[in-house]
Amino acid sequence: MNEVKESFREGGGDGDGAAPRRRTETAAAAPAPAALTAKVRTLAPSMTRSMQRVAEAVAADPAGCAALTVTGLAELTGTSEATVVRTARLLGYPGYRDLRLALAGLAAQQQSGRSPAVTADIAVDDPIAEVVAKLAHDEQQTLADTAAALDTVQLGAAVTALTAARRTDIYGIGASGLVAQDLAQKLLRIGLVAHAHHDPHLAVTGAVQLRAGDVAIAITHSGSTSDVIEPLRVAFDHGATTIAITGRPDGPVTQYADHVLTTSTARESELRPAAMSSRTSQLLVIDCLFTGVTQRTYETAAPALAASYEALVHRRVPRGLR
Amino acid sequence: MNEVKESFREGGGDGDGAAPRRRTETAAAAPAPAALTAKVRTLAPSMTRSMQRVAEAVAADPAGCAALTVTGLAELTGTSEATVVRTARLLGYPGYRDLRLALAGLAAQQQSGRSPAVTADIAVDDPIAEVVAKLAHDEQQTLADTAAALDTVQLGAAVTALTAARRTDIYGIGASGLVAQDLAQKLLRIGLVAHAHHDPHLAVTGAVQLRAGDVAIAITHSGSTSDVIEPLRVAFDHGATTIAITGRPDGPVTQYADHVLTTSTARESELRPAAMSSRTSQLLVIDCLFTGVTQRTYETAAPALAASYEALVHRRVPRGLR
DNA sequence: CCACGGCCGGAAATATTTTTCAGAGGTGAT
DNA sequence: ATCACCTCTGAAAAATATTTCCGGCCGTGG
Repeated sequence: MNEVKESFREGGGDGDGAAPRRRTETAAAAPAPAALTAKVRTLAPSMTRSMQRVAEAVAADPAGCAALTVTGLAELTGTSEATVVRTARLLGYPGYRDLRLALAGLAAQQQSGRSPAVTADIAVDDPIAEVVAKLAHDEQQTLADTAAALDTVQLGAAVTALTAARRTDIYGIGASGLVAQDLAQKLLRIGLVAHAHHDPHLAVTGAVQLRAGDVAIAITHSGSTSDVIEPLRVAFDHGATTIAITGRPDGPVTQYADHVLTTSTARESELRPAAMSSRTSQLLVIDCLFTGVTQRTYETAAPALAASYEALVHRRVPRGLR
Repeated sequence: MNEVKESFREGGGDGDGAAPRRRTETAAAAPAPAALTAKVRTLAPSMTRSMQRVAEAVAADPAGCAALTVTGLAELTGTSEATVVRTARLLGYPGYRDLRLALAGLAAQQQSGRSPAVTADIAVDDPIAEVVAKLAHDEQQTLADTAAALDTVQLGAAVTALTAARRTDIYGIGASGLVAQDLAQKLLRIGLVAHAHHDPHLAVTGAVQLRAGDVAIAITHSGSTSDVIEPLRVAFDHGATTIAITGRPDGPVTQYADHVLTTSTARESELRPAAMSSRTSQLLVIDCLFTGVTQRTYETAAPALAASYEALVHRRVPRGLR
């Protein structure tokens, strides 16, 4: 963490011997960029006409001026380079170069300042850039909500059950089905026996095979998807440890769940179907499950992860090709 | 110079003699300052050792580097001025001068909006609550990075292509396969003809059927998954509009892509495989694609979405039961 | 009317950035 | 193992940008 403010001069280049003359090192008044506009006003009366023109231009459009070289700014204001440099000095910078840097900073701050629209709903005529910002913002919000609402005790219990399981069956349909597969893929990678069912009938026949110590996980946003509830019920009846990942902790699915992990429900709209944020939420939960299991079984999980990575590298196109 | 990809090999099949196809180049993608750190991570793998050192220094201490001249930064990183300039170019700036300006802006932003959330890596002995917090934070970061680095021009072009497509094929393997399926599911819901292939052979045979106006999308984090590149190449050669969603904009896959959408690459560790954050990033990108298409085809998409929602309600357990 | 003093811009001097170029080091093929 | 080739790298030249210097201009006061 070396955030130490360096002096402006870097002193590179000029040999050690000569050092003909060096500007005064003391940063007279290294002004915070934000204060620049005020400083211009304060100092304006003490400026000559030409310098005022320069200062005015700088205060009016920091971003624009930051893109200009001394020559450019001199031309723009109808003055000379020398005047521009003098103005920069008067404003407290060692030279124009440093003024320009400060200007860039100011511009960036102003830029970041105005983006209050991201909380609004996505409209049909939003420009594409705004859609990106809003979607990202919403998903971030969903993540924060989910993390805050997640019951770590339930999560810990679920991790424990998974770690000890002889075998794990996962049920999910539609969008939740992809989450189920993702979890299964991950668990397989660390050497656990996991399987995500997408066929409800086969899921039930698989559930019949489960017994005490095994784990069944149902993933359903609505909490009432019968195709998912049914296999979980069967697993429950056969003595398996059952886990429900759902947005409705009061839904039917929790009836057959030993542990319930709640996903958060963000607002939705026509342009933002529920599937979008529920998926984000569900994925965070399964990532937590996965990471928890990996921690507990680190001795075996780490080599397994490394091995699966290794195996995949060979499926890639050789590097040279381009 | 501009690293423009050379003209591509014409398809062996039906040499149509058309003008060589060119990927939409968003050439000097002047990146928003905030995206810089993410961009460094994304591009790091394609950098040479010396350039990596420079990029690392820049990402680690933007404020400090902004105070350095090209010579100073070269000395600091133990490289040469030429390398520094090359790095600046790779990061999307015309030269070091502009990188420095962006750095100053970034520093100013960091200064104002202080980010005290220490993002330590996940440790084996972290309590479960901390795992949840760190995972959520990391994914939020990934979303922010992705959104900041996403090229809206490419995105817009991709949306346009999708909107007009007679049919859309999507290729993805492993974790990316799930993302592919998610996109396909979504597009189907708004009435588009989309299909996510998981069998590479079938994907190729499907790609042969594509023609001008159709769209093929390849999703691969590494950018060099041959099982995914191959069908995209075939689609490309048959005249389909091709889109690559990848974390390596310099990877082989982009050779055959008309539009490239870059996903961000978060740092990874043993407890946090790359698959985790790349998936988050990919999902945001496809959500943006989907939302963009929905906007453009609102007249037909909205009723379709409502209808699919309706249809699913009947798959649920009756409310009374519990 | 002339001398004075500060402001101003042109141009030289200096610093910085960019480009060029050739050697170093590595890679893959034979 | 050797060789050809290709990329990376830094030194130095070339191009730009910045700073300094200097002398002219203009208003003011003697």
